Amino acid sequence: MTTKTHPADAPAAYDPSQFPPFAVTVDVVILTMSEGLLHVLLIRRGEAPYKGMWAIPGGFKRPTETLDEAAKRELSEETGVDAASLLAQFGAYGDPGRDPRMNVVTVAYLAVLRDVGAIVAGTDAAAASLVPVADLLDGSRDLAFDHLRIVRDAIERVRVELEVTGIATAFVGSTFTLAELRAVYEAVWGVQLDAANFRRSIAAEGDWVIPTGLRSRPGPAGGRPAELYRAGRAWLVAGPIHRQLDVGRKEPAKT
Amino acid sequence: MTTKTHPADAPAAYDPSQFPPFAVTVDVVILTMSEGLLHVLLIRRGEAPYKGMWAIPGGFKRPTETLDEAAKRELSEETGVDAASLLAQFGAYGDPGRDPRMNVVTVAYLAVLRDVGAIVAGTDAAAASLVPVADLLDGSRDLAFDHLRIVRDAIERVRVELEVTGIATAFVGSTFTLAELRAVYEAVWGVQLDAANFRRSIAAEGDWVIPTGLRSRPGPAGGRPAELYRAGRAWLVAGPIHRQLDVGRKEPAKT
DNA sequence: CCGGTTCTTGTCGACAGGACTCTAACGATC
DNA sequence: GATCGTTAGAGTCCTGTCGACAAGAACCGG
Repeated sequence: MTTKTHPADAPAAYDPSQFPPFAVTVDVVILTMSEGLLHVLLIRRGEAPYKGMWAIPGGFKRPTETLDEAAKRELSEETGVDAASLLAQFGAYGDPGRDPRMNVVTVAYLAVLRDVGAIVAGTDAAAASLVPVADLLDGSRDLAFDHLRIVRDAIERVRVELEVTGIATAFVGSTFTLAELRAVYEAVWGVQLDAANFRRSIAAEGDWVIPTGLRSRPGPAGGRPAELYRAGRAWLVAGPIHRQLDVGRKEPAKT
Repeated sequence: MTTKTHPADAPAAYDPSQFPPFAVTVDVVILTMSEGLLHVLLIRRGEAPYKGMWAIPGGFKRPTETLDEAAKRELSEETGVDAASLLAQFGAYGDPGRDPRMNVVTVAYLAVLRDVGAIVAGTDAAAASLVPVADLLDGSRDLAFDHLRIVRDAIERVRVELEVTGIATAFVGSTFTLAELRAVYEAVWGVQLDAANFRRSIAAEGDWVIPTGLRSRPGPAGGRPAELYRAGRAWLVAGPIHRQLDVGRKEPAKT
């Protein structure tokens, strides 16, 4: 907030009343699991610019609210969900020309929902739907503004969050089997995990997941019914499961 | 960037030309090692508001530059350094009233310098100096605006970066001994590391640090001269050294 | 009852990493 | 110049973690 001057490329001083005006928006990347795949919630824009293109939900920050409150409000308005399991700021984007209308700086938030309920399109959104993130990461689709870049950054963020926090339970229901929880890691990281070792790592974590004593009903193919767990307290850092970055190479500290 | 409406607490629709105006600034937390302690660069404000209080350097973003460019420009103007070893965005702050003059959203950057050269106070800064971060973390000092909170977040960020990236070499000179590198970890994390095991972990990392074949000159107390290393490529995640979070407790996956 | 499927438990081995010891190389002092 | 204190570097032992793999348990359908 300090007004700095530079003789070469700046006016002598910025007058505080002459600051360059910006619009500030909050955009929310909403991630959820559906049919074993990681999905992102997109809306189809009903107004110019980028009318008809897909984008992530968002809106203007109001002067009387914090950034976190603005993100929470936008999430509530878009999905009807009042409390996301995770709502974390992960980046700000302010490239010149990212919005053709004006100078806009947006603050991006990541939200993880266990179940996106009734998806209702907003007044200026023509449609809303869940899209597998794989369809976005392979470069075959584009989004409005720089939203594709924002979604990419959000996915990378959730991959890291999955490794260092207990966020995985945010993707599953209130009760879940360890196979469902393992599917979250496998879907987000794109890896295969050994079920036995996964169970052992989870059990060693203590009170992250708590057995309920109940059992799930086996699937159509039969099989032994799995125990049902519920989420306990999340840990802050150093989670039990870690993604394999480069397999086959000597990895001295992959943890 | 989608204009959303909510019947309860919003006007029917935002007119794009009627967006709430904000000022957008970029603030830089500049961290460096000095005398074995982690220091942050602060300036004393020469203008209202908060005249005479200490703050972190920063300034208005210009409409023609990106946020990263704005941070780089501010860093250059403040310290004369053109390329920081690390310049990473880590958060946006937009609480109402954080600036008494107007609505201001600031994007905070973390810069790690191996040597802050000639510290020159800007035109509106009465002074500039390096302050040990311990003086800020113990709560005995306050900074202008919400800069104390920003600095706290920056320090936590660099602690994590130190664990998962090769950023430690950004704190030391172009050539360095392993004792100097170990001092970075010990200062930032506030721990003691075994010199022998530290050496073994570093050596196992491969091409992170590269021996030059030269040797350092021993300190005033004598001792065997240490080998001099230079920085190699940095790794992205899973660094060799990991901080001990809660000693004594069973920690199945601390790394 | 029997094979197929899935969940769960058990065992073995590789290896990272902490604690510790010992040797090497220097400055300072007597 | 011999000795001592100091610091750097190399080696050893040991424990805990984690992956691979095997075996048992509990359900399905036929």
